[in-house]
Amino acid sequence: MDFLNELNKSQLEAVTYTDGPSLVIAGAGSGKTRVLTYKIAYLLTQGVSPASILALTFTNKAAREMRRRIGELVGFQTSRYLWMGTFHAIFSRILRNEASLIGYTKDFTIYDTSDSKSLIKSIIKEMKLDDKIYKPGNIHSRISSAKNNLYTAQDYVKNPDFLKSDIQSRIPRTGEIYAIYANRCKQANAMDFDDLLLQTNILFRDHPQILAKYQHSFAYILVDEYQDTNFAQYLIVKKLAERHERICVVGDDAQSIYSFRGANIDNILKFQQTYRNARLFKLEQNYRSTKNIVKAANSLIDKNSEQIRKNIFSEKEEGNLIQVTSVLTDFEEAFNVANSIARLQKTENLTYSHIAVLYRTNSQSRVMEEALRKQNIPYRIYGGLSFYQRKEIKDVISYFRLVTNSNDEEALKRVINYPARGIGDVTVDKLSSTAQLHGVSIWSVLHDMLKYNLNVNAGTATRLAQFRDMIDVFAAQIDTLDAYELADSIVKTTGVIADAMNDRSAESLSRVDNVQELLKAIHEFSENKRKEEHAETVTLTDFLSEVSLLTDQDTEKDENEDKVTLMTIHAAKGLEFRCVFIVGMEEQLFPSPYAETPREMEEERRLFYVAITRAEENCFISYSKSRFRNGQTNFANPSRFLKDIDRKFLEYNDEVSTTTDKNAFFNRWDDEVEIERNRFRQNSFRPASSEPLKEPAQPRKLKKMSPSTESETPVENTNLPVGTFVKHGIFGIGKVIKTTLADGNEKAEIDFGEKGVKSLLLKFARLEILK
DNA sequence: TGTGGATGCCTTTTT
DNA sequence: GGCATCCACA
Repeated sequence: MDFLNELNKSQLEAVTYTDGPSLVIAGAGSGKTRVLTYKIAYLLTQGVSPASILALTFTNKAAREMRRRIGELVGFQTSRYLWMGTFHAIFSRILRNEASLIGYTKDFTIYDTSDSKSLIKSIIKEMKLDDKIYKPGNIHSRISSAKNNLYTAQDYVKNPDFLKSDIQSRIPRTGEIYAIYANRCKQANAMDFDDLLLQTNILFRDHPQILAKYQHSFAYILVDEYQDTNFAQYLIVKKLAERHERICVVGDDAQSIYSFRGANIDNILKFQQTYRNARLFKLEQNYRSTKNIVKAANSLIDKNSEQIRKNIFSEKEEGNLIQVTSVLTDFEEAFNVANSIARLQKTENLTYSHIAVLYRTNSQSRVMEEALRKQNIPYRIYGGLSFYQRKEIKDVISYFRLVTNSNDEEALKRVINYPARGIGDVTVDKLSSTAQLHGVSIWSVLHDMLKYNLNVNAGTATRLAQFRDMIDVFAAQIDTLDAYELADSIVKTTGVIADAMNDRSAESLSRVDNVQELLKAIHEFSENKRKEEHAETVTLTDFLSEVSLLTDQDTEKDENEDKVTLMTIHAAKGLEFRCVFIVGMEEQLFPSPYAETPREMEEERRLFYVAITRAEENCFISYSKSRFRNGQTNFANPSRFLKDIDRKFLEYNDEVSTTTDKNAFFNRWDDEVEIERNRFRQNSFRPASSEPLKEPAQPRKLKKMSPSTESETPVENTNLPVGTFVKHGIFGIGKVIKTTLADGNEKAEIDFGEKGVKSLLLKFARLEILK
């Protein structure tokens, strides 16, 4: 047990306390993973059987990494028997084992979010509701959050609160949709992501002997990132831990940033109320960052009221102050960052992979990419379309799904006419409504078209039968043929990518590549499983049961290349970089305008906390006066969160353009923007170093009016009659007193009160009309 | 049954 | 501005 020497006092205490429930509050960079892995290793060396340890994480990556590290400590022959994985992976495994008890078969499909939405959309259509009002995405998130809080469809329709809220939102029939959705999932032998947790709860609730079995078998339960658990997860863990009460949860309330996915920070805040005899361990030494960064982050998070107080400290050097830079435009911000990266990389003994650029929203990546490309700085961008979301991959996998589970309605709808085989929407609708009428799956209808009186012409019937028979041939081989061979045969026979194969365009080539990649992955999966588990045949069903729970982070390949990392702050949680740039530190962006309640605002602040604490040595923050977003230029003030950091940890840079490639930069700008730049300068609209954050009396957001292009008849006349009140970026609120036409340009005289009467060209002035 | 032009919409997303 | 989606048309 030499490895215990590597722990500090509080880590050691947390690791060796195994008699009852414990809560480990692990500050950023405090060695959380180390505590978890060592604790499990410690249990194993104490003679606890690996199969009686359940360790739950939120990502496959975290689980894999932890298993690997435990394996290094105690041997891989031991670590492989641990029940270690994501909530979803572990409980889908248990649900497959017990499927028959809850009306499923063990090869049930897992619907991903787009399957769920598409099914909901069909239901809305079938109910003859307007999908502009009943937006599938919105309905899905309501259902999802109901499930996360363990309300079944029956609970939902019975609950007057839901109905009241749905009526208020003008979608009173949401409950009905939920009920139908649940039925259809069941009929399709499919579970969505939320079902994996909901159905587990139902299983445990309705089958006490099953619960008892798992309670008995899991002598120790450990949960990582406990601050991100939702109610469904909380209850599963609580139920499972009831017998032994040997549960250890690890997390950091200050890093709870997933409430929008149902995570409930109360789970961690109130852990000690749930488990009265729980021990609390606080890991407060930060091994990652310099003193300055840690203190700055502390001073920020201190402004939150809901938290477990802790004293995070660093023993590393004082380090550099956090650099805060203000710029005029988002382009300039991006070029500044690119320049700084180039400089750091040359002078500071940093490689690109030590550097990350973090932002609040994915859309901010574009301008950043552009700047990095111009400077020839290699980067890797996270987020965006995942491998498994790509059309060609979804198509191929849908065939696999249909072969494995022919009741999978979403898969069937996706491939029944892809590639085109003369089965159109009309036919699919007939199939679907016939199936609904008889309460069976579409597949059942296909198998007995006569019995169900499917009203199609002979040609269509033949084509349907051909499709059905093709799938049946594959299905007959599902248990005997190797996953890769069957997959390969499906891809070839169905011709899913035949059109791409015949096409030489870059897009088609990449589609073919992606499918090859998928086949390769199946091959590897099958080989590995054969080797590791001495399985005789690895079937496509085996592969599918894992693949639906995989994400892009599990398929990252170029991790070792020297590139700058670009990602959202959410995606950066758990990572660390010597140097971190946080861009777009502006009101209306960060905090997100969607954060309305104090609780949501605190979550945004935690998100900023997460961003800062990613940095080991250097942290650069920037904000821009203007930003091009959603097709228009918006003006913004510095983020309120900057004021939450103690001034003494920051250094403000009053940056004017440091852009080297001025031409490239200005080419992006038309006269209009030039004028705005000058206005800013004239108005000294820059934070002086002494008073960096004095907010200018300026409206937060200004919507540009549609620019009047030459050919168009100006509409401003109708929009801007005399007497209209408008808002201007610099002058504030004013009243239109006169409109004229000069050289074909609309001009308005506007009285801005104290600021005087201004004559503005509407083409240039960004005015917001106040109603 | 496939395409194109108009329309609408935009946060974060470990599973 | 960019993307997905939808309806109108050939």
